[in-house]
Amino acid sequence: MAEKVTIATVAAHAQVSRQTVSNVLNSPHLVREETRRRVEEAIAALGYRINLAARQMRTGRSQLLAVRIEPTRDGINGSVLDRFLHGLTFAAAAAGYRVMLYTADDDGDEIKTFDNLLASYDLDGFVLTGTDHGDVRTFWLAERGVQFVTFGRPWDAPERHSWVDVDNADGTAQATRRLIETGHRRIGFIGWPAGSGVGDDRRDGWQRTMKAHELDPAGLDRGAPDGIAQGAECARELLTMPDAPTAFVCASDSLALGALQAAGGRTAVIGFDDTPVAQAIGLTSVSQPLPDAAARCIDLLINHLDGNPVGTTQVLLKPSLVIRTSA
Amino acid sequence: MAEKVTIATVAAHAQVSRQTVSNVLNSPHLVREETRRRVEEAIAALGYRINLAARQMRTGRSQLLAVRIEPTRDGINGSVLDRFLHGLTFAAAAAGYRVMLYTADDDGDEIKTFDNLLASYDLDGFVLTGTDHGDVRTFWLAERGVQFVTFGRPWDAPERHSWVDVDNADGTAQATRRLIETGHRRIGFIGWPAGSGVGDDRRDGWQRTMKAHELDPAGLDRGAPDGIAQGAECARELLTMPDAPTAFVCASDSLALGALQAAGGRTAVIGFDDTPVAQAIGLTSVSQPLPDAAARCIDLLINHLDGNPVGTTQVLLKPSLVIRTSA
DNA sequence: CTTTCGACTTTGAACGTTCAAGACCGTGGA
DNA sequence: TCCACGGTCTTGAACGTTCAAAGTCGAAAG
Repeated sequence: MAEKVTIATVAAHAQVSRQTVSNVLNSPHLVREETRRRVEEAIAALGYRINLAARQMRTGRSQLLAVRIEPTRDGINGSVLDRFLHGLTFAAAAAGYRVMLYTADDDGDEIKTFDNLLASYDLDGFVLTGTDHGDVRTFWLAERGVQFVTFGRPWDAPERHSWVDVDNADGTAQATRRLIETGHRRIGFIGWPAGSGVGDDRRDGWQRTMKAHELDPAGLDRGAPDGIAQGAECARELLTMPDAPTAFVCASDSLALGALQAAGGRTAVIGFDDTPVAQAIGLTSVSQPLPDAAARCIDLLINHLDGNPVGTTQVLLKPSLVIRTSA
Repeated sequence: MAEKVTIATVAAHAQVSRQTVSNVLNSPHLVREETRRRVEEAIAALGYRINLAARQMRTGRSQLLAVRIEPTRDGINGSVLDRFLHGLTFAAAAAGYRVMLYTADDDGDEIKTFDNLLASYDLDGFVLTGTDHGDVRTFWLAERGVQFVTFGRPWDAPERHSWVDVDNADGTAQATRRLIETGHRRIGFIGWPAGSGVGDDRRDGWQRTMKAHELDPAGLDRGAPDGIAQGAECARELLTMPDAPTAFVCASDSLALGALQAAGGRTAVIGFDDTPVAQAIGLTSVSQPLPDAAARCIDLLINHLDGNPVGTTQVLLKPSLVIRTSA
């Protein structure tokens, strides 16, 4: 193993001082053209790579971002995070940052982890997922001046911080339109109980589209916790109505799968999230642009880190409908 | 924001020198009981947390491990990595390490990334997944004295490095036994083309178990690339044989799902990996103990890092059969 | 000719930690 | 009495980088 190549090695080789090498790396405009080339040749010849620990000690910046990895809560939806993570890592690397993972049991625990990570690793920023009403984590971070971006908007105050989100309502609207176009008139919605931002948004998209086509949504929706059994139960309930729906828009692939089983193929069903399960069983589903969302998160975060301190930015992405055999 | 608390702040507060504080943290046995307590109180009172960048600069160790996150190649199997990652992060945190992600297009690209990560972040070690015959990555790392552990064994030379793996043959053996116990005698195997370590191992388990029960496996297996359509095709082929199988053991949930569709419910099917899809459709499947595997990977790696330089260690874990409605 | 200026470059110090070496002190053996 | 020794603690230097300040040089201005 060759001995370590530091900035001093490069400086000696290029016959300049340490600081000049540093300037070539960080403020090239301060260095004369010819000197710069000489230094760059030395860097290449020696295979010099900057030591980030040393830089971090001086500057306090680590080039490290952190994301929480959650224990796949519901198997069926877990792969969403997976794809998002890959996108984040990829986009971060392109911008010279790396992604570090952490786990946490709940929001309180997560805040303790923030504290540790910031103190010990000097993390530059966080990407939060799964934000909820009045998320304590965002307040904690904002109070301390730590940069962060959320994937998912803060439902109470949209401009409180920067975020990237997918337009859930547009997703269910697309699904509903698709069903209307293929001839359905009685279209049911199976979602989560009212109160969750995402869930309400998905219901809204269905409701508004129905009304826009002068179809009455009244009585055609049900809410239950996420799950296949719950989806089946809701579908059965709706199917026994006098004027039963001929199609369902669902807030998740789990619910959709349940509905599909309960309806026994007689009913059109559209799910949400385009999970592997949907791909496997031919379920038409709303697909979130995860790689794109991840890239935008990194964009916003790095923009903040690079000292663009004024204001926050919001990005709302359109999902797309992946049409398969179920609708 | 309070001013920074360093080792010097603590030292002043506890009326000792910097080095004594450092010793309390790293070599407590060198410090007198009473002094130690005083320092510990100061640490708690001031909320001191060590600055890892500074430590890293002196010691060259970063407390950072890296894992590659792959673009979910086949949606249906992607969640395996997801669960493994969560286990790794959790186990690493418990040992005072953090997990960093990176992406790579292929093995060559991955080696370039190794080089960068090592030079810039001083990474302590790697966890590699998806090893293949004659994996160039492991040679590159070993040559440079970089510590690593693989999840998946090196099929050519088992003791070349430390690894953790799941006993694939045992998994298909369990599946085959289950089918024999429930009365099946003609049991087919649908796997991948010969040549991949994992695939051959899974076929072996089926074959040996058949022979052990004096059942003839000849002609009852098919190989195809992973996929639902391929699974269906293989199943159809086998089902049109004169003395057709009444049950299938499959090398993946994708193949199993295809087989299930082709057989139309008349045939028992067991998959492999216990993916969300299996959970969703009631497919009996072989489940890998991922959190456990992750924890063992971290164990081995940290053991190496802590300077246990002699020899390598191999860990082979037993999978378990998750019984659902398909068999 | 001297001064001023700007472009470029160098020097010393600092970031927070640990290593290596040495200082201090009380005990016990010669 | 003297010295060696082990236990405990302190001091100076070093890791590789960047900041802040100062130095050098040639050209333009007075």
